[in-house]
Amino acid sequence: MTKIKSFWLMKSEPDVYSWDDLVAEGEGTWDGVRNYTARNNLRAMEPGDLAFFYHSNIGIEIIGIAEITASNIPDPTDQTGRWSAVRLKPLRKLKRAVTLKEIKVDPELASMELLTKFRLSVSRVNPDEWDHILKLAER
DNA sequence: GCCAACGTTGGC
DNA sequence: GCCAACGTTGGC
Repeated sequence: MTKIKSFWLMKSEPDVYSWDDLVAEGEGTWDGVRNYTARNNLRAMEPGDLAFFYHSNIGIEIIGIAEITASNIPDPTDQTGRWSAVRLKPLRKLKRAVTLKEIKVDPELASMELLTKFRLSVSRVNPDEWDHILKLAER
């Protein structure tokens, strides 16, 4: 049985934890999520899933692609047992970062959760949106 | 279980 | 630094 891969978008403030920090670490733990919708997305992730790494606040753009290496692990920063984390490793940087501005004006991407649920730190990306953004990054 | 107050996220 | 959106908390 072939597993169907899912696609995600994960936001990080680069002055707290940037793409370069993830690259420097080699593999990182995505923890500290305290929002149920975002947590449910973390729990739905499977090893091998791919995620856009997005820089919020500074940059405001998709910078690279990470691969989920472990999912549904306990959040090491949480004492209550309610929250989950995942592990991920950097796969590659986009040839060209794709900005929120570009995403906003692109009709193909109008229904992205990044736009419709803009405060959500971990959102789903559907395969069409994923491919479209990869194309934008090649321009 | 409703809803007002409050806190947080994140773009600008 | 402001503020809109919206999730969470807590009184009733």
